[in-house]
Formats: sequence, structure tokens, C-alpha cells
Amino acid sequence: MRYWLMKSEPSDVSIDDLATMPGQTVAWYGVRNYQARNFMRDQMRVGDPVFFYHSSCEQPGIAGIAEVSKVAYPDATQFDPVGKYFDPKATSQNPRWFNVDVKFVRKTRLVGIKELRGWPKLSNMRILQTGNRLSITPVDPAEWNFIMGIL
DNA sequence: GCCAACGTTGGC
DNA sequence: GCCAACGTTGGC
Repeated sequence: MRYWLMKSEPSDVSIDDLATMPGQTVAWYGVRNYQARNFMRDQMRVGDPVFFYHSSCEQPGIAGIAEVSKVAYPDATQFDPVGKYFDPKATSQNPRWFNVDVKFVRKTRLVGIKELRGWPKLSNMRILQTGNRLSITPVDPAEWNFIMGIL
């Protein structure tokens, strides 16, 4: 089992949105970064715990907990010629992009990025490194447990 | 809105 | 295969 952190812009999908979606589940479509894709396609398994992180908003930070509810499958949006995620080089025979499904577990207090940066034990978190733009990152078990302890 | 950091693209 | 140009991310 691996632990993850997944960024979402709350203006797109917030933790509250996730809680009210059918099945409390969302398809994590639209990822167009190879590293993030590879994490989903090659490593994410059903039941993997996920920190749901709000990015590009007034209060960036961890806003809740979710879990992987379906392993990766081809991202449907790559085939939609009028959609913003269309990829002309992708075919159904040879899809380029994949997504998992993510299910709501619970909302937490907002653990802001400023607070995260303040904990020495979290200083190596991928999300806190300058210039990190990966929308999906693995979380070290020790880091996961530490954060669970301060929620 | 700014801008640093990074990934991707494409000409050579 | 290099690398400059460009686009995007995301905190501030």
C-alpha cells in the first residue's frame, strides 16, 4: 500500500464537491503530465489512502482524505476532439493518458501549506519543495502518519 | 497579477 | 540529442 497526495483546485473539485458527488467518487481525468500519469497507471491501487489537497486558491493545503477506488483506465477526455484535454496523438488502441477514480473518505481541518512548511518532520515532502508542480505525489509513510497525528 | 520553476516542443 | 522558446503551475 502506498500513500498519496493529489492536488485539486477547489474551484474545480473541492473536498465538499467530492463528498456530494454520486458515489462520493470522481474520475481523476485531465492529468497531462507523464510522471503523474505513471504514478496512477503503475503504482496506485484500490484502497491507497490519499490526502486531498486544495491548490491555486485562497487557502492552499490539505483539506481531506480520500482513497483510490478504481485502478487506472484510459482517460476518456483525451478522445474528445472538442474538449480541452483532447490529445490528437492518442488512440483507443494506444491511449496515452490514464486516470484512477478517487473516493471521499472524510473532510479534515485545513492544514495549510504554511503550517506544513513549519513542521521539520515534513521538510522533505515533495509538495513543499520549491518548484514542485506535480499534481500527484507519493507521501512517505512516516509523513502520512505524522500528518494524521496533527489533524 | 507576478514570477520562479519546470516540462514540453520543435528546429537544427 | 541539444537547447531556446514557450506554456503551465501554483504560491504569494
